[in-house]
Parts: sequence; structure tokens; C-alpha cells
Amino acid sequence: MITINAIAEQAGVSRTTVSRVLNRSGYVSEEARKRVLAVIEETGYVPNEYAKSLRTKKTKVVGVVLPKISTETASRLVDGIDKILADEGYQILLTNTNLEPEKEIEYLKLLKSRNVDGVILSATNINDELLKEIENLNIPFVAVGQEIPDVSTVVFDDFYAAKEMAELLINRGHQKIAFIGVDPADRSVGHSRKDGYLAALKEHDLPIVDDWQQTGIFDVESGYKAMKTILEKATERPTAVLAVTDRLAVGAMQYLKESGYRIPENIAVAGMGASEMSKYVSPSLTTMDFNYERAGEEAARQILNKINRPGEEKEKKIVLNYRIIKRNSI
Amino acid sequence: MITINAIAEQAGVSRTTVSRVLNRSGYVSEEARKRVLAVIEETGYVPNEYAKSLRTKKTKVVGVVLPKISTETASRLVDGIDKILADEGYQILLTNTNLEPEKEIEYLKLLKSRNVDGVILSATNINDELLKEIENLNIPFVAVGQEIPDVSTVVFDDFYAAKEMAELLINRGHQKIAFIGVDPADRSVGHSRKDGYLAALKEHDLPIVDDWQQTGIFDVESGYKAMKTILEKATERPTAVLAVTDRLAVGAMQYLKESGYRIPENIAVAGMGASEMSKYVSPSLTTMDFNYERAGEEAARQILNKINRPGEEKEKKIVLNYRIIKRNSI
DNA sequence: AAATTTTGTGGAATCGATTACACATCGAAG
DNA sequence: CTTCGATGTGTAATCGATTCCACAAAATTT
Repeated sequence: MITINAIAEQAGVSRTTVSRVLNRSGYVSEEARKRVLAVIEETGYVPNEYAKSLRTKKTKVVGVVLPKISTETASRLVDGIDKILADEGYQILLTNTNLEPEKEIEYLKLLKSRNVDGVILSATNINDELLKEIENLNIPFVAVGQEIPDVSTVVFDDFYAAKEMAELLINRGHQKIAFIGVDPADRSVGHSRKDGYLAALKEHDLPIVDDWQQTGIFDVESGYKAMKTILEKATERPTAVLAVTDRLAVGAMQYLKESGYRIPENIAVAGMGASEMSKYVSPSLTTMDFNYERAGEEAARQILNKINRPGEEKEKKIVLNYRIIKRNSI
Repeated sequence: MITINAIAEQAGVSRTTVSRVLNRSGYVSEEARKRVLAVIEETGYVPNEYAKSLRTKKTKVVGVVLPKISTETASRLVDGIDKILADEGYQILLTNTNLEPEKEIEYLKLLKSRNVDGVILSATNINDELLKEIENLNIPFVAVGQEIPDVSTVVFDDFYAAKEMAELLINRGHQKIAFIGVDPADRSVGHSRKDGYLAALKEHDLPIVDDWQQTGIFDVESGYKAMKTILEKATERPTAVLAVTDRLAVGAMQYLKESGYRIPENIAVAGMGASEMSKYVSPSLTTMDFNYERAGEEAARQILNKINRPGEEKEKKIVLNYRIIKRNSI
């Protein structure tokens, strides 16, 4: 590896001068500058960021903790984060917890040891230990998707989004509305969305039937199973089903179609998330557009603010709005 | 920030001893080890990786250069890479070129300055300047998706995959087969797949009609447009269309359905890539399954080999196989 | 012409770790 | 009772940059 010392020697100056040229700081004669630049060009020298960071305490790296990489939500989020950070010369250090909660803590520590300038966490399940870890992380931190007390967050209003979607179904005349959710340990998707669904039903004095409420995980397959369970267990058939993610909705549709139901005539289906797929399944899926890129951008902006104005920026909560996309599945 | 010196002081030993405890190297008395561990536990100390790397020349970070983050291909690839690397304690530093070729070079330099232990490049367009940059990178390097001379690569056999898909259509009795491709500057997807398509037609003495061959970019919208162009321009209507990506195929289907064509009765459609969506559009899309996770895993394994046995490992090319998924669109 | 400011440069400390080397102690072998 | 290998610990150099400080020469102000 070629170092600043080698450059200094070849250019016949001290490494201090080379550093000045590199950082455009202090005084350097035009002549010296040219010699140094020539040698740098010639040798293809690139300064060692690690040595630099060790001294300056800045790494220009932001750690991103994701529950799962290969989901549309995650990649759109990262896309948004990258859009903002890249312009400022920041890099993303990616970690993937694969939905294992212990890893969230492990990776938070790891990111700290790598001196990242900030951390963006896309969390699913928030537990006390994680909160404690975040507390004494002492690095600019922003959480996305889940509300965390006393911490900057970028969230969607999951409660109202689900409530509104349920109300849309109600407005279309549905009285018997089933629900496919996920583990309530996921506060936003699992808990708040279910609450929204329930709130809408209550407000309109509609029946809340336990057998109409099933839980899956984040894939198509479990949507299929959940729909199957609902239809097999329920004594009375619901006329609509609200799924908390598009994948679940697609799975439900899959089962319904296979079983000879017509969508939306026999049963209406609504999803949430506005996945690319939702537009092209048939019938096209009515869903809720959460702008994940935007969430990523906002989170990145927050992190940059915190990095650039330490102490000044206070913890704030950004709630992004959502948009119902009405299509043919209802 | 809390340092090794602080730990040493509090534990009443030298920092050498702390380092030994940390790395389980050399001799440390049980008593000293316990004191040190206690202090570490108490303070929540995490060693600074940058300082460590500066000395050891290892960073446990692998740089990944992607053409675009928010695509299924990319996220599945990263998923595979991460699966292998995480087990060995490696982290991923992600860079996104957003399809701008200059950025590939810029990021390669950047990754070098960050002392990554290896680089995995998912390239699209390979130009001479990039090749030169790779040449003098001097870091373990693996390219995915594109063949590069004298460099380790993990690729799919795009030529035969496309040829086989075309032959499947031919076997189904199609004689007039249209094609929706992408810019041939993309050697694999743009060039080789088109060659495969053409080769199949030639081998079976089928007509090769210029108007039946259109080019799009990597999205649904351009598949729609390409299909439209084909049907509007062509004097004779093709009975099948082969698209080089699923998104393009879905776009084509979208246009066909809107225009009242029935798939596959009037026109058959085949895609490539086995996107999640392909399974759930209707009719379900016949496509080619490239195992991107596997490609990521192989690339990661190659990188690890190169890192762990420098010099020993020679450049090799891994060609992954593919699998036709026959569904209802043909 | 003297005093001061601006410009240009290098020496050396520093960041937080690892590690070669020196040295001390101790039990066992000769 | 010496000798030697194993065990345990610390000193100091090192990695590759940045940056404070000192100092000299040139330019500018008094």
C-alpha cells in the first residue's frame, strides 16, 4: 500500500504539505501543490480512510440495520437513504438481522465499534434490551417504521392507514370484514394496523369475529394459509378481507382464486404497502401506498442533521402520510 | 469514547494485557483476565475497529457495488452475499451506482480507500476504463453477472438460457417470435440473451424480423411500450414474445391484456428472472429462474477464499445453471 | 527601516489499537 | 542447585493519516 509518506518523499516535501494539498487546508505554494498532485496522479495514491478516521473521528459511514434485505420495503428504504447520503459523500454499512432480535443488539454494537457517524434502524420488534442499547449508543440515531420514545423516528401512521382502509371497505357496503395480520410484537404492522381495523369496525358497529382474524408472517404463503383458515373455520363467510401487507393479500387472493371465489364479487381483498406486484396481479390489488423511499430520505436527512449539528437537533418524530390506491380487488 | 487505555488503567494492567484478553492471544493469568473482562462489561467498551484495522490491515468489510439497489435481483444477490459473509464476521459496505458508469470507477476507488478486504461488483456495462481500474485495484475482487477476462466471475449462461427459452416457445409450435431486450452495452442481459434468441431462430430456420425486436430499459413501463411498438409496427403479428426480464414481460402482458389479446391463446409471453411477481400475475408467467441468492453466495465464497488464501486462489469463472419455470403464459 | 502580517513548510504529537521484544517469576528437569 | 521452558506482564514501536506549533521568508504596513 502506498502511503502519504511515500508521496511526500517522491514530491520532495513533508507529509504535512501533502496533507494540506489533500485537504486544501493551510498554505501551500502553487509549485509544491503541483508536484504533489503530479505524484498522486502518477501513483494512483488514495488516502487511507481508516488512518484518517482514527484521527478525525469521522468516518463518513452510516450504519443501516435491516430486518431483512430482500424485501421490497427494505430495498426501497435503502434506496431513499442512499439517495440523500451519497450526495454528501456518505457510505452505507449494511447489516441484516434476518428477523433475529438478538442480532439487532449485536449489530448495533458492531456498528459502534466501526465508528459509524450515525445509525438508521429499521426495526420490527422493540424490546427493553434494545432500547437500553440504543440509549447508550451515543451515536446519531434514527429509527424507521417503529415509534420509540425519546428517539428520532420516521413512521407511518399505521393505525389510521389501516382504519381508513377498513372504512373504504365499509363504504363499499361490506359488513363482514376479515383480517390477516402479523405478530403484534411488531408494534406498527402487527399491532397498530390491527387496532386500526378494529377501531373502524367498532365505530360502525360491525361484528368483530375472532375466527375472521388470522395471523401470518411476511410472505405470500402465509397469506394463503390464513385465508384458508378463515374460510374453513368461520361459520359465516366474510365478504371482504384486509391484509396488512400486499404479500399476505396476494396469498389470500391466490387461495380465493384456486377455491373458485371471484374477487371482488364474492370476496373483496385489500392489501397494504403498494408493492410493485400489487399493480399487476389480477384483479389488481387495492392497497395503501407508504412511500418507503421517502421514509429513507427523511431518515437520512435526520441523521445528517444530527451529525452536522450535534446537540442542537432534538429528537423528533416524522409521520409520513399515506395514500390509498383503489384498484379492482374491492 | 472509551479506549483500551482506559480499560487498562481501571483494571490495573497494561493495555497489552487488555489486548491479549480481547484477542485470546499470549498468556494472561486467570485473575487478570477476570478483572479486565469485568471492567469491559461494566463500561460497555467496544474496541475501535479503525485503530485495529490500521495495524492489522484487515477490516472485515467487503465492498459491494450495485447498479441499482431497489431491484429484486440486487436484493436477492445481497441477501446471498450477506448469508455467507455474516457467518465469517464480515460486513457489507454498500455502494449504488444508479446505473451511472462513471460511478463504478469512483466507488471502486472509494472502497479501496476504505481498505475493504474485498470487492464484489455487480456490473452492467463493462468499459476499458473500468477494466483498468479493476486491474490495479489489487484487492480480492469478484464480478457477478458479467464475464470479465482474467477476473473471477460468477455468471449465468445467458446465451443458452435465452436460447432454451426461445426453443421452448418453438417447441410449443410458435414460428413468429418477437423479442424485447435491453441495451446491448449490457453484455449479459442485453447482448448474450439476444444472441441466444437469434441463435434459436436461426437453428430452426425461423424468420428474423427486425420490427419484432424492440429494446427497453429495466422496468415494466418500457415492456409495455415495446410490446405496443411491436404490434403497431409489424406487418405480421408475432404469436409469441420473449422478454429478457420479467418486468419487461409483465409490461408486455399489460399492454396485450389492455388491447384485448388473450395470453397465451393469441400471443404467448415468456420472461426471464423468476421475479416473485411472475408467479402471481395472470396468467402466471413462464420464466427462467436464475438463482441470484446462489450467485451472491458463490461470489462471497470466492471472495473469502481469496482473502484467506491470497495468491493461492486463481481467478476462476463460475457458471451457474438456470431452470425454466413453465407456467400459463405460453 | 523597523514592525507586523501573510505565506509556506516541516517537526512531532496524536488517534486507538497490535505486537515484537525484553524481562521477571516459577516449577520441573538435569 | 543450577538450568531451562512455560507463564505472565509491560515498554515501546508501529500502522497512516491530521494538526498544533515553531520558524523562516516574503509581503505589507507603519
